Amino acid sequence: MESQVTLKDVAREAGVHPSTASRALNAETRSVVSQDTVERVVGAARRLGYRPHPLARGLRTNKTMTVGMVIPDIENPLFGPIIAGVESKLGEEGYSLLIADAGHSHEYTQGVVDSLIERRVDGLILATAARSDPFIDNLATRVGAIVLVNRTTEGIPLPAIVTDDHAGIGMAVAHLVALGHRDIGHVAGPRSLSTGMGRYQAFIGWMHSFDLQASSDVIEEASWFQVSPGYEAAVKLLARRPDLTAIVAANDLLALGCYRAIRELGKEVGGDVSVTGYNDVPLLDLLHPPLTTVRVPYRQMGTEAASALMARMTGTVRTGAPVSVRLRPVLVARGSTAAPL
Amino acid sequence: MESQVTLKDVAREAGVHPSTASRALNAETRSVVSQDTVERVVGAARRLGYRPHPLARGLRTNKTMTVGMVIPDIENPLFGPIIAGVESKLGEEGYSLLIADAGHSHEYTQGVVDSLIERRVDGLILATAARSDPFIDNLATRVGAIVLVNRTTEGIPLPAIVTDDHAGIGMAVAHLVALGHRDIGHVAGPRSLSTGMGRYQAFIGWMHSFDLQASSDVIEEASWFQVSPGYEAAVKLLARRPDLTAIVAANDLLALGCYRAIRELGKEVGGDVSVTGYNDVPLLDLLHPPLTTVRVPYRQMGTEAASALMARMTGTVRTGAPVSVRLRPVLVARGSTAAPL
DNA sequence: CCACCTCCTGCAAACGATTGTATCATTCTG
DNA sequence: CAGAATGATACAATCGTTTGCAGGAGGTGG
Repeated sequence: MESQVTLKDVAREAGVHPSTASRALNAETRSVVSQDTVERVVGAARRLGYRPHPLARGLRTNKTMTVGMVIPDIENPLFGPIIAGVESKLGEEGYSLLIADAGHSHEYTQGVVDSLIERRVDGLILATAARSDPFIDNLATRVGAIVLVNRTTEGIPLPAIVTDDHAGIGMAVAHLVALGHRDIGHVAGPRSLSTGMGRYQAFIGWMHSFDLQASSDVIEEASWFQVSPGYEAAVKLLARRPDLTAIVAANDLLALGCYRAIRELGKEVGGDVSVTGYNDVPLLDLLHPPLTTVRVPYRQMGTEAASALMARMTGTVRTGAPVSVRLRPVLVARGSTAAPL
Repeated sequence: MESQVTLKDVAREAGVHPSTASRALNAETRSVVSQDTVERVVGAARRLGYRPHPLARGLRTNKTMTVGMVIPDIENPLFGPIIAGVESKLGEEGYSLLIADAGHSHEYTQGVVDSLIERRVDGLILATAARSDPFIDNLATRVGAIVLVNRTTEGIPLPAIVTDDHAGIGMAVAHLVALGHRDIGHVAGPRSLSTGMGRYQAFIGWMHSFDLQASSDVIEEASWFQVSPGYEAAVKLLARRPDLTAIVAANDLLALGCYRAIRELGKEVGGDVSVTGYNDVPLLDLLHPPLTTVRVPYRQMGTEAASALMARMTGTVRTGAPVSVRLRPVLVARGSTAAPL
């Protein structure tokens, strides 16, 4: 709404040519302008309240200083901290964040990403990767910088910021074993996602390393990382193996589903059947019993993703294979796990 | 990364001048171009995969087709649905959403909004309004279209999409009264926010209309809409009035604080003391007992806000006082409320 | 048959910045 | 002191659109 003050105005006020004003204002080209001209221009700019027009600049430099982020489901509490992390890091460097909610559906993701690309984002952060994701594969040729977050893909190698599922599940299993559990089940996430698959494999690996049985009948896969699928999987699992004294859920929401299933059997969570989650989303420490879970540093995940993306956008790391980061989680032991009766 | 195809390319392919191509491609100016030229241009555009450059267009038209949204705290589960609603509505109309997390602090809000304005957003959706908010007041002169969401302000009149706090609190109080409660307390939100104040006043009003006492000793104000402040307020309230059989909390998170305070006194939520919340944020139906609360149509709040904003951006409603919308909530009765013993 | 109107299209100037190149005044060098 | 080197600034093109204006072709009416 305010009167638009342009570079030309600043130049006139300082008594120089617009191009000189431009150079005086830009840090990299400032050295080519004489000391006192710089001062005059900077003074004029401040006095007039000059703000460069991002569209004009972007048009010329072919950079929008904008990055797009695609979220599978913005209502999932998981993504709040990630977004906050990304945003704070990008903000420091003058980038803005365009958020797009893919709303579960795959076709919709396509459209949403297209519109981000049309907007000429300088980079893309995807939280929607599937293990086999042809869509992402051919995306890599359409946009300069891409970073995956939370989930990764097995196609084209891309930098990915994820948690160390092997370590995280290890903590959960070791915790249960230390409490004395031996009959431990797993409610897995969809194996089409790296998180579902990774935790599934980690569970089997760790069970074996503790000399415990991890045959397929102690494992049930939920169709989706949500409460209801978790409930359904837990019902099946406990029907097949009523002797289980503990369940490792691949995710907090699945763990909530387990709560419900356990209660429906007239059993007590923590007492009869211990449950562990994964993620440590907010508020679940207020459950009864409070959920034992594996805490992932999600905010940091966001900042790391932003850093990795900027490294690629600025071309710092154009060379070599993409670096991925595996963040180390920690176990948060609460009331949903206890020694078996 | 792809070879950039410009309007000039399309024009050459179609054998016309770029300006003609532009007119043929834009819906409003299309009528001035002959039928078969339009077809030729559109065909060429499709064949080449032409996508207009948003920066070039925006520079010329002085529109970015971008709106900014400022959130007080992106980790609050409340805002997920609102954002989703805003985004889906804006997306339909070709707008993109720039999200900024104000991270509680007021100075930070200033900076965040400035950067949105520098980005030349066409409009602004603010979820951060305080009742008395000089910052917003002078913002109104700096940006064309502003809409408030969730909270409103008492300064400059601006369109605001909020819930009907009076109706919502009325439902909660009436529900408790119907169950037989007479000694009802209120854990209020900060009265510096319209939501805190509105629900506080609504509580008093409804209590009186039921001929119940609502003196200041049955009301305690929490410093912030979060669990811990809610806990602290509830502790004070119950120490002062141990005879209360029900608490109306101004918000779900405050209600969770009440849960904790009630339990610390060795009492049972729902049995000894009933509790109601406000908002119906996800997952709280899984608590024990599940929270009785007032459900607000948050997604709709987002779409309404987007519609109102577009009306102002496109100048449809430049005339007259800003229209505000009060969305009607519904009561969701669950286990945290019961007849008094 | 000429003038005029209508329809379409092309021309060129913006929008506000960045940047390669030219120009000019110095100062330095031999 | 001539000529080259240096340093500071100005000029002008460019990024990809949109849009006011001019002009040409063809048709119509007087």
